[in-house]
Amino acid sequence: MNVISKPERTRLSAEDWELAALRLIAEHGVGALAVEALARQLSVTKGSFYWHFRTREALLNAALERWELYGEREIISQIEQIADPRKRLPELFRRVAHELQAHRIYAALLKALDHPQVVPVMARVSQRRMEFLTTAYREAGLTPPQALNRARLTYAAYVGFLQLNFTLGLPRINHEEFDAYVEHMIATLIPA
Amino acid sequence: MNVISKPERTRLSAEDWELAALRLIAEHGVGALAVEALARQLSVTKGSFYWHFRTREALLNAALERWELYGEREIISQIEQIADPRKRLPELFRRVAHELQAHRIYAALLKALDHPQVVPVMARVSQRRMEFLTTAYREAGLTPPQALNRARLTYAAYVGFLQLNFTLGLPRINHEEFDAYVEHMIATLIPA
DNA sequence: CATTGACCATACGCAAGAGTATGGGTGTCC
DNA sequence: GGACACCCATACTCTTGCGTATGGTCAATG
Repeated sequence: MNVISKPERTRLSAEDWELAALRLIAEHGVGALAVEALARQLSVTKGSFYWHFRTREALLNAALERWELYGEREIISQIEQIADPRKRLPELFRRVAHELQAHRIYAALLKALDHPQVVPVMARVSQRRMEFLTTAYREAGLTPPQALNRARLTYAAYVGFLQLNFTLGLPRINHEEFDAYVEHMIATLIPA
Repeated sequence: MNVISKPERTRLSAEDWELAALRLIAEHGVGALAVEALARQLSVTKGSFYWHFRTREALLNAALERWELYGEREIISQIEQIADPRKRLPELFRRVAHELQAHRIYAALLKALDHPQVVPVMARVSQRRMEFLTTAYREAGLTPPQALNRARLTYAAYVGFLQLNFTLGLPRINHEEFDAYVEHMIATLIPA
């Protein structure tokens, strides 16, 4: 809802537009992604935009591609370095639980699944994450079919939680209550 | 995508518009709810619409209200008649699992959560369903805090599953696989 | 210091969709 | 059998937002 952080009146790049688009999506949803509105936020006009991108659709695709490439590696690589496979899943749950800022955009994209451009991106990301979960559950001792179903259940719970708590404002859960919920998830979803 | 079933050229009521709106939402999402498009489906013109409703927003609210009132009683009342509390939850899971047609519109509304009008409706519905789940888990033997968290987890898993399988077309799960998944859910979410 | 290319402003065109104005038809009820 | 309420068609207006056309500015480069 503000101008760019650095008021140095420098020229813009395509990357600037993509980052601004992602920020706007996170705050107001994909539907609010309008080029004139974005231009106002960046203190320029449409003339600038249509130099960098051929169309509004192209910006959306570029922004989504950037998000898909960017938002993957962080946590997963950290988790893979944990030696004991049985300690990975609880640690994954606890870390993911406190990445609230990173979830804003994921939640925004979830409630934008009626825009055909975001569907394939979300499908790929979700697919990769579920495969990661599946192998983690196998390494934790479940049989292959059990691991697959448990991964489905876990990831569905994750997605649903985002929907119910971010977008829907269900009785806002507080901090201690949230931690207790995470521990409850760990206790019921992760095999001892 | 077709004309109305009965070609009897009878006059329309507000209810006809609301039902048509719900059907259109289930198929193409809330974003596709346009009055001229709806009018074409009903083989009339806007003139008819603006006699029954003051605005497009009014139609959406009316349709949502109708859905909220209509879609509640069916399953819940059936489940409440099961004597043994411990048998209610598995039965609930299995019945809900096979109500695919009824879930289409719920999934459509889930991916329309960026429209401010649907948020309060979905919040109320979700709240009621979670309360129902919570008491069911208490009756099944969980302590109050455990029951609440388990209800959160269960409902989140439900919502997330809809997102991942309806909207996202993740590797389409087939029939037997789906039944196995439901049994897996029952085994891990419902206390023995 | 003139030219070129990157970047942006201004002023349009144009299509979609919401809402309005107005009149025509059709039934019902006294 | 005329009056009135109900239901719908036609023909507009107005707004929003995408995209285009065209020209201006500034920095680097030779």
